[in-house]
Amino acid sequence: MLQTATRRLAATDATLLPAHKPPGTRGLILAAGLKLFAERGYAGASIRELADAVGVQPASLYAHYPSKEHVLSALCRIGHEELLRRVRRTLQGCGEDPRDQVFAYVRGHVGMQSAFPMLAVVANAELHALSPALSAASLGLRQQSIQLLTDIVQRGAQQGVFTVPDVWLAVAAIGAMGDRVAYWYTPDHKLSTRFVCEVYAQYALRILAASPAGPSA
Amino acid sequence: MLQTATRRLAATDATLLPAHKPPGTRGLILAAGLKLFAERGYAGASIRELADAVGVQPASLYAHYPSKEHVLSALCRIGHEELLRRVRRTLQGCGEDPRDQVFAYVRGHVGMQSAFPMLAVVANAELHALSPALSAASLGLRQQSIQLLTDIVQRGAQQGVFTVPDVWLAVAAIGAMGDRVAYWYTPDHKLSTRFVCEVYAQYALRILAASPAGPSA
DNA sequence: GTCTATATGAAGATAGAC
DNA sequence: GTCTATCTTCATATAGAC
Repeated sequence: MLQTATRRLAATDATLLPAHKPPGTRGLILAAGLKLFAERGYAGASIRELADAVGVQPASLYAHYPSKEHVLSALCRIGHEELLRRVRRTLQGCGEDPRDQVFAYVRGHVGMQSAFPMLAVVANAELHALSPALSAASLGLRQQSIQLLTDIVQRGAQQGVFTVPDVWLAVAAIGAMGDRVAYWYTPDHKLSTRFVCEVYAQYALRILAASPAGPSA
Repeated sequence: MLQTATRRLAATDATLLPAHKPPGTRGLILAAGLKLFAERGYAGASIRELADAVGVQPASLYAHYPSKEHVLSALCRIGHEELLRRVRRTLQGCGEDPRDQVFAYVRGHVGMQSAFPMLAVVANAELHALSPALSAASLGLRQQSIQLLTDIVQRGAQQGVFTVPDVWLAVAAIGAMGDRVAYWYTPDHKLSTRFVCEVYAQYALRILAASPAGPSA
């Protein structure tokens, strides 16, 4: 009853950048919570398990976070910040051609999902467990990331370089494709991060029926 | 702390066919469990809430299912059976052209996700909560569904009608795109089921860089 | 098959010493 | 900031009458 048949996701390491983690025990709590929430879900992981993983008593957690929900909230926020940061970075200096921009966006998106699979799973799949006050920041960041892509696709469609029956539907498809990567990618996967990013960026352009690149590409 | 900010999925009705449901209270338990597990996750829903939703006392549930886990197991199985049934049906009589077969498969897949969003979400996203014995049947069915698509794409690639850098990666992308539909589709969505199915089937062919159809299409 | 009542354990969170 | 100890509520599941 405790053992799970299939792992929820393939990754086993709760990867977090030093920049993501507050120093000391707070950082340890985030890392341990990330692994637990990714593997068993927010509701399926207990404060006691979290404390065990950190190596402290359950009560000690409350010196750092006022509730279990606040730990999840912090993780979701870090995940959505990392995603937005990445797509903004890959978009920087890639020019005005919507094809280049979609390519860059998907590289950033898939790069995030494969570099931080647990963070991506938790930020996306556990957000619904938060109360409105604690999910608001993450929802805002997510909306910004989606809007970035939507604007690019919209502009490309208007310019005639993309041909899609519905912009929103195409954005949903490209997003879904990238988000899923977090569930199966591991650092030792036979396909490299770079390869997956490039291939999915190409698939995105195919979905959009992107016309062959002009002089700018 | 109890209210969720964003719904986990847009659908609000726990759609199940009469053919899916055992008669009497067992059927009511499945329908109520489907809604609860879809909206709050397996671990986030309690036996008491389930009993409340059915309109019986918690103890009465155990006359029908030996445990909460068995309710989830039944739901996952129904979902994966429905998916396999649908893709098999749409594949029937669509000929040997891999392009037609991919188109049919995705119509069946997306058709399932939009017709039974809660069932699709539970069957896919909650399967990890089951012990091996109770998830085995669903895992087998899922594997069959995936293999069907994999074989089609593989054959199309060998015949030269599809051009993909990696078959598995393309299948993952097409599957992810379709699976996601269950999270946003509702019966009163401005896009019709039929439209979404057709568009995503087309996107799948685009991902595969399908060559223009020959005489058979 | 449903009920009332309850066993038994685990949940999130707090009090207060050190 | 961490501990021990505990409060209170809720969890899954069972016993046994009707």
